[in-house]
Amino acid sequence: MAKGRLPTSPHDETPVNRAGSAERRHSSATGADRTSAKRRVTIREVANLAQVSLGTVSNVLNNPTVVAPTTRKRVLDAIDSTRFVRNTAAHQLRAGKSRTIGVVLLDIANPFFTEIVRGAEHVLREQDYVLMLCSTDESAKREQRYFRVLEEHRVDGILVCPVDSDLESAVALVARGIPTVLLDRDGSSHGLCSAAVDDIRGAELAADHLFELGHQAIALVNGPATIRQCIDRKEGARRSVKRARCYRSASLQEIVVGALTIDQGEGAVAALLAAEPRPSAVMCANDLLAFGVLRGLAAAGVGVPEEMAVVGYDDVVFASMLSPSLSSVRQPKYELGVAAAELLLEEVTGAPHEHRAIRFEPELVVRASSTPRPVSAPRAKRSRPG
Amino acid sequence: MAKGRLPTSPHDETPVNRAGSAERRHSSATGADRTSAKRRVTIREVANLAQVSLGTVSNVLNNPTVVAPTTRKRVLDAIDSTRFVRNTAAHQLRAGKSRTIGVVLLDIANPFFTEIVRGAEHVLREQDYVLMLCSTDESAKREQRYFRVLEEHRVDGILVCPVDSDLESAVALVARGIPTVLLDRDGSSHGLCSAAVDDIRGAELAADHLFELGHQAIALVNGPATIRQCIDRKEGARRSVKRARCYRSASLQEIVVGALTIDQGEGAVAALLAAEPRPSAVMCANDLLAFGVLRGLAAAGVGVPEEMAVVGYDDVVFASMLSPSLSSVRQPKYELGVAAAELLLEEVTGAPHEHRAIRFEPELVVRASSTPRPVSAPRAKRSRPG
DNA sequence: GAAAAGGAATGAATCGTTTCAAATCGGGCA
DNA sequence: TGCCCGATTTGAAACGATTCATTCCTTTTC
Repeated sequence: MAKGRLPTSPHDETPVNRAGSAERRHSSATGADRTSAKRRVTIREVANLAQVSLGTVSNVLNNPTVVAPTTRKRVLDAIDSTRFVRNTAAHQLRAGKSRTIGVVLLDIANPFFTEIVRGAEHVLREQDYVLMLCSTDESAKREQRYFRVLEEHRVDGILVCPVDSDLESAVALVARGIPTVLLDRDGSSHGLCSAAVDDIRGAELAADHLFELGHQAIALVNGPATIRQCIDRKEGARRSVKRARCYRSASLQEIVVGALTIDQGEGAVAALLAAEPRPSAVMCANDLLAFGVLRGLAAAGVGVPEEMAVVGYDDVVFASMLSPSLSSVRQPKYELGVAAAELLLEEVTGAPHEHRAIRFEPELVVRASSTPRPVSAPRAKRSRPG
Repeated sequence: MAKGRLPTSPHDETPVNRAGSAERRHSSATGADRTSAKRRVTIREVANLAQVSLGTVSNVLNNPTVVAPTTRKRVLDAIDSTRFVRNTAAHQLRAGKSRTIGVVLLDIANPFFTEIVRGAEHVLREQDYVLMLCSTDESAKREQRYFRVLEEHRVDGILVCPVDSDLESAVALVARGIPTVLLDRDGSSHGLCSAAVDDIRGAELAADHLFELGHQAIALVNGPATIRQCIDRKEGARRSVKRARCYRSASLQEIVVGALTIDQGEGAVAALLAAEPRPSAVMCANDLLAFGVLRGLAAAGVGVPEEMAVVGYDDVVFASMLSPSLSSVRQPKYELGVAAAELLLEEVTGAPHEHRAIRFEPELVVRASSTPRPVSAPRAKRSRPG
């Protein structure tokens, strides 16, 4: 193995374990057995064996009803005994459909997207579509490259959570004739299909919650402003602050990091603690950032939630198991994937179809990271009723 | 959206949020714009525009050096101005390569596999390969179905973490001429390429650790015995017990669950607490199970690690952030994906190549879930002295 | 008993590339 | 001048399916 060019994970969670790798060569043959892999069985051989024409075999495969039962049986037997497996490339070339869907998302390591993929896969699998997975790591260049490759493969459609805040790239796809549905992004402004959650509302829920707890200076650890979700979530927080100001002093400080990852969240803690006025609560643009913030706060010896309340976003499955358990804005992830895939299928199969923007509502889940502990009320600001 | 047939997630973490979904129809056109999607540009149109033959265009694309610079420029300009995008299906049909790799794994929602995918994607992306992602949810039937689909697509190769303990399915793939590399499974016994970690050793590390802490009755929450990793990890635990028995009384009880998920782990707690003699420590076949066990123990009011020590397996990134933080056997996940992908590439490109089994060493990471309190207490900084 | 009808099966054209033997073109050399 | 040669370019034959206008049989109908 070419250790020299071993790529390192952008997620530095997993230390490299080079020392421990061993390697064993087998005695068995080399590339020889690949050469010996006899050419694949074609429809023609099946036709010969079954004593019918090419067209008939094709009909058995695609229009079984038009071929006589006895002939059909003969062909099916021939297919079995030759172990024929249809060549999708040839099919696609003539028939125009590839039974392939591209899924382009920001980070497959984020459990939020993982759940979306599960939902989409569930729907698509049943129609024998296969997913081409593309993780952009928030790089526009990589996204562009993947779009290109997917177009070369003539995918039947694309599910995409775009990197850039404008929707140009997605609109361009549609313009080039590729059915496209936005994931976790609203597309109604550009006439695109989409399955999304109201991010402004979600951030409002989070910020309102913090203000209701009595916090006055809150911080938002946010991702790059190129990502729409980050813009919207900031907007939601801003609206909440504006409302809160009617009743009390309220401020919002934004700390922008380079990516929506655990490490970046941890790195934001220094800035968070140095901010003036020092915030007593922080909301994060997603759960991974919040995980990092929690870790960083723990390392700095800052008590959560006593000294700093924390709220995340996404409510990924692990949020409830952290120490302390993380309050978060829940999004219906699996359903998002399902809805997007169904929308795309409609468009792909040419079903009567209007472009639609499906929108889910977020929901705040309050847990320990933003709940004053009953036993130890550190400060005299018990704003919570009861 | 056809809510009626909304599939439900096998992972029940995410409650359905049906009430909150809204839908907006756009005014823009329907399928019409798909019809209007003018036929794709072909190599022929490029040839016409550039005043050369088909073969020359093809050469510009595949053997740029054999065509004269001036001609090449003319063709490239024509490609630009027509926005030509090569059709992979046609390429594949003639040239035999699809630049596509199938990745078949047990559960894409498991961060362990996610990291592997990241590693594999990193390597393959650079060669312009695209991944076809297939998550089997430990179902042999689904695995079989996916293999079939991947073969129809004529993927250049497959990375697979097989469902069944025997390697028949993988061997069958190779027999059918599809280069295959095992993920997280040793293949040397069957002459298959593989990138794996020594699971027996890993489980020994975990069990040894527990016995060294003084535990005598330990439990293993294990997945189905159809999965090789589960078999091996049990074997490792068994060996450890045998050794421990030389010095003290030591016992191992196995609790088998249906799948390697959080929910199944939580469900195993009842059996765990009812076992006779009641174990004082439990090791789990993977971290997701351990997460569930931790949750179940917390719900049952059993203190970890005082009343029950817990050790997981995989050391997924979230393990260190749980409450309490989870001891686990670390596997080099990202590197596993990288190694497997590189191995597969060798085979696919026909590089001089012997089948090889790359083996990494596991490493025990001890954290709070298996550490007697006194050790961790002094380090914890407290906001409230007391 | 002949014609019409209709169900089955055929096979050539086609999809968009790659491949490769053959044609073409300019010189260089004897 | 004529021939040969290497560098370019050409064009037709694959690749493995699908499509569809035809042909071939049976039946049915009158």
